[in-house]
Amino acid sequence: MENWDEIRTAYQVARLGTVSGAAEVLGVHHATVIRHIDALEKRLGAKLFQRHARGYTATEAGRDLLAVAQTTEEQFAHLASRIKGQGETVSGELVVTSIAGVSDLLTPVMVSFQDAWPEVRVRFLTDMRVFRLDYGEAHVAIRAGTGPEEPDNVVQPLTRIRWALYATRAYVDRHGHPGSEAGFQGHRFVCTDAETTKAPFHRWLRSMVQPEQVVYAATEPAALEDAVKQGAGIGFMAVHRAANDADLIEILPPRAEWETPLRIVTHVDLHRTLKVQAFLTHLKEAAKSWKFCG
Amino acid sequence: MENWDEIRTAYQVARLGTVSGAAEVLGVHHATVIRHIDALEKRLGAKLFQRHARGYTATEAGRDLLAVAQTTEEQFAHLASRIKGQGETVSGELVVTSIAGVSDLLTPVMVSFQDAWPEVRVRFLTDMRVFRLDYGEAHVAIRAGTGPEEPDNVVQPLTRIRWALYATRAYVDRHGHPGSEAGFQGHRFVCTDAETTKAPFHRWLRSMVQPEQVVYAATEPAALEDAVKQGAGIGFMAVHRAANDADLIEILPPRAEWETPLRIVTHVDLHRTLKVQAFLTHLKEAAKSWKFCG
DNA sequence: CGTTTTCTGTGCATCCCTGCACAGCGAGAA
DNA sequence: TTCTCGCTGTGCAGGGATGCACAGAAAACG
Repeated sequence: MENWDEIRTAYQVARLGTVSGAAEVLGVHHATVIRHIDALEKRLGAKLFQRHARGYTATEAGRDLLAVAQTTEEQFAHLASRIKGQGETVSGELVVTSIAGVSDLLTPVMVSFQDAWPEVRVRFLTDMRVFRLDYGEAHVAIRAGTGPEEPDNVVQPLTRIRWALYATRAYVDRHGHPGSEAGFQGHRFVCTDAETTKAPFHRWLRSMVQPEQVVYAATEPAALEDAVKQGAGIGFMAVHRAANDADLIEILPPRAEWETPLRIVTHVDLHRTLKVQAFLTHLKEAAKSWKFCG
Repeated sequence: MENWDEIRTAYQVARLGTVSGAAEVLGVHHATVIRHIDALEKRLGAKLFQRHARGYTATEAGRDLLAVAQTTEEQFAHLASRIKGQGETVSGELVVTSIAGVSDLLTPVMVSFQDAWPEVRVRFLTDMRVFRLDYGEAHVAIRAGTGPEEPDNVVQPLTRIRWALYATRAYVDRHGHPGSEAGFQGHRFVCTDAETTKAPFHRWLRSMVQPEQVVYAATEPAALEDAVKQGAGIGFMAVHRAANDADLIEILPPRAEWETPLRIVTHVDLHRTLKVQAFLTHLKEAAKSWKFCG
């Protein structure tokens, strides 16, 4: 049963009883309707209509087709209204992906967004692998740095994460406060283990201190943060995260060149939808009130 | 939501995940598939798929379409198998129409046919108006005489109804037996009221007797038969019907020129179907055993 | 890392579907 | 009856959908 258009044509003929009437409803010439019916009957090997000069009357098979196509048209109409309307309502799933490090920033935003639009089910994905927008894995991605993006992605700047050097009060009590980078000698540092890190502050730190001064290294950012908090040494932490911990003492204040930009990335197809737009405005509005960020 | 073929195309793409795969299944070029998707999305104003070099993945709207079209395809497949199979099975309705006068001949045939094919529901229509085959009102019509038929009707001879003159035993006791048409004078006759009757025996009777000898006239054949049975006079009756009544005495034996042919008429479209063919063979077989018929 | 495969996407030529016009026919009205 | 209207049905011409070929890109594989 190929060629669904012919079924649709036959449905209108069965419903209206005349070829001309069906042609008018379908917006085609009545000759087209006749040819569709002929082709469909030939393919089925059975007559759908009794032909007479006054119109077409459906046979038993034609009435069967009428009933089936009737519900089909209703189903398609409902489908079309759902699809057309879905871009204009804020409902369904909203999939957001980001690096785990900004979870504490994003989570309140998404909770309040879900509160503002109860129809929305939020899924927040943080994983080592980068979720791909072009496979439809996420609607919105929050990415760090300035990596290259695919052409179909629309990129918007969100904010800048500010970083500073911290150590625990216990560390300072024991090893003293270096004051500035000039006093780094003899101090112990926490830094990433990856040689090819793209984080500017880690590159800066590696260039400032001797390799043997890095007494604690890890690949996972969260592990580095834990190490600083446990007093392993002096290390970089995001300002907004360090602010929550009264035990941390700022070793060096944040600098502009250490900042890492956060970008909002969406696929161009989904960027236009009202759901994504609503979340983006909500996110940007929330970002204005973020303290300790650029 | 016009153009159901595009929905079918989108359904295959959503199901298989690639344009090329859908094109192969649909038996069209993959460029056609791309154009169908583009046209459908443009008309809906929403994206159904995320495009990437490795294939198409359905969006939320695309998955919705997939579910709807899935059931649609199943429905259409079932419809096609029903329609294709219906011509090859003896089931459903069988509508037979005839004049009321042969009801006693046809009814046993239809009952035994319904017994042989329990799937069949028989509808037997006898009405003053002639049911039209080209409007699909009946599958098989039993017609009398040799009236003109429409070109799309296929006509087959069934049998010949034999007619004879009868009177009741009471009538003969009172008025005597005319012996032959030479002795008709003074006798009382039952004949049709219609001047333009096409029945040959009625025309013969009108030419043989004086108008005042027709003491009982009616338009309905059944009413004429009742009049003869009640002893109103001498009148024509079908031989097979008079044979059931022992009270009737044959006044004149049947003649060849009085016979009325019965024809089986079917519409050409329905004539080919197995259901109609089965009934026709069944009817002709039964007609062989009809007594008192030519 | 280079090669191969596979899939998408587009310009162009072709073909089939469609629209048009007219004939034919049956039905209903005057 | 005759007239008129509406619907079906078909040959012909045009246009839009289709197929083809090729480019480009990304993933898979050795």
